Amino acid sequence: MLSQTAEYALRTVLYLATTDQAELSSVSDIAERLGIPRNYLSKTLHHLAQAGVLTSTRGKHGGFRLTKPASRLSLAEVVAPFDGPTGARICLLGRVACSDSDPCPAHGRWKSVSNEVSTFFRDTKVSDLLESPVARVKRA
Amino acid sequence: MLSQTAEYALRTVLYLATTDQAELSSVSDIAERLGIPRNYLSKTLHHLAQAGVLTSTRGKHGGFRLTKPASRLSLAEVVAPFDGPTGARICLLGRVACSDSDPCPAHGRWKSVSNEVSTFFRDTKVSDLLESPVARVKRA
DNA sequence: GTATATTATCATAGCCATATGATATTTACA
DNA sequence: TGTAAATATCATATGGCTATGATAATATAC
Repeated sequence: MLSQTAEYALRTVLYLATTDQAELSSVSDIAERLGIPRNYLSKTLHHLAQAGVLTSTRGKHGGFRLTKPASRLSLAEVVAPFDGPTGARICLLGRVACSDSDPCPAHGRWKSVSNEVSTFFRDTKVSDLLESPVARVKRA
Repeated sequence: MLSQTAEYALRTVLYLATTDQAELSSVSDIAERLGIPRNYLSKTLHHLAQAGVLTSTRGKHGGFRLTKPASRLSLAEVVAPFDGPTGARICLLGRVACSDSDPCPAHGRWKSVSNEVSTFFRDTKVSDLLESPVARVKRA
């Protein structure tokens, strides 16, 4: 569903949401804790910072933190810099112009499903996902 | 949402569903009509034939046709050979083991959304999408 | 049987997401 | 002032999806 990069971003944001918002976490810490390639994550977090989701501090004792509280940060904001608008707005048959007034054959039925996906990302806040622990991912 | 290849497959199947099921359509005809690269579509349709969705006939006057009527062919059957199981079964955070008994932080909320996606592909039949014409795609 | 039309297959190439490694830049602190 | 720690950036590599072109295999029709 999400690209690998967007998944890294989301997992990092979820982790940062479990720390104090003012506390800085280094890329090395996050990468080791979450099992993500360090240098690749570095670029991903830089990208998230440019998008305004994270705030970066350079130099010794630098690192990343959430720009705003997790309760006001939606999943869509975290994912959009990498995967673009998730769910809706995407024609199932790839037509550039597909709308209610000029629908593709799948438009009517697909619309309601894709709307639910985009609504999920838009309305779900990072804090909504904090009930369970953010475990280190087991991979195949 | 779908890979380019799966989208080609779906559009081809939708087109074949508008013809007589016994009639054979050649790759050249389909490719030109739908604006899809010919040789690439050839491999895609071969793959669909191996999956049992299409039946191929070689030699002069050969071509492809639907193996079963569009009313009994689900979108999932068309798309799965290329994109795998669509929607559900995919953990939003990429965990290989993510289930009700061992859930990731997003599992509870994501489950209902992804279930709707997979239900759409599983329950929607190709014939359900035949009300509108399958227009040639306009691309950017 | 020979030519023709068609699917099947092989070989190759471009692009992008993912990833790795090295270097530059900035900042804190002794 | 200099060293260390950290982000920022650059260069490169790999793999898969997409695509193109050429050749082989198959079947029809004359």
